[in-house]
Amino acid sequence: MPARKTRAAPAPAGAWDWVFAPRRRGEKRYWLAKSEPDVFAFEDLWARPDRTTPWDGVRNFTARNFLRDGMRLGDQVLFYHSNADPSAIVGICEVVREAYPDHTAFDRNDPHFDPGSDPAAPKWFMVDLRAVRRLPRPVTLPDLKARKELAGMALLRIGRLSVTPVRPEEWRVIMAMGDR
DNA sequence: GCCAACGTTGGC
DNA sequence: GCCAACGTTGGC
Repeated sequence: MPARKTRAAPAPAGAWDWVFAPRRRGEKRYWLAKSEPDVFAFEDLWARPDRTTPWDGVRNFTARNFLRDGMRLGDQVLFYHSNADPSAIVGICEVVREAYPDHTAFDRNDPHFDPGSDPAAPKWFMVDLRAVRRLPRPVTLPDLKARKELAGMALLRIGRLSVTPVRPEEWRVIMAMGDR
């Protein structure tokens, strides 16, 4: 019998419904946003005026839906360095402006130009994120993988997405790891 | 509508 | 640098 590679079962349909469920009054939700530090590091965000940046260039429908339909003002966002040594959650941001059209999609000279996005019917969106604080101890990808409480984390399940949801329980575990 | 080819992401 | 995991594209 040939060795068969085991693979985590794909997330069932509706697995991320909770992300879009109605909120209790004042409920805050949690997210993770990825960036390659060579391109845009947490330190770069920290150096921006008001420590704020538009989170542009998201060109994946699932990530867009999380960003456009899920993220709300005041939500907390883990800032993750991907393709880094080590890849790690290094800081915390918050959503300071909810989704609005990503104008870089309209710009022929922008690397994220998408002729399929029309200003009259924008296809891609962005939010504004403001850096809140650096994590005292970055939480690396191996750290995350080592915690069984985090096995269901979207980052580990659908890791390519630039924006993923984080459950409150996952947020608490990660804060206990890095925010001290 | 199917599916092969191709491109991207990002861990390793 | 390699490759797994997908998403997208386009021929049919």
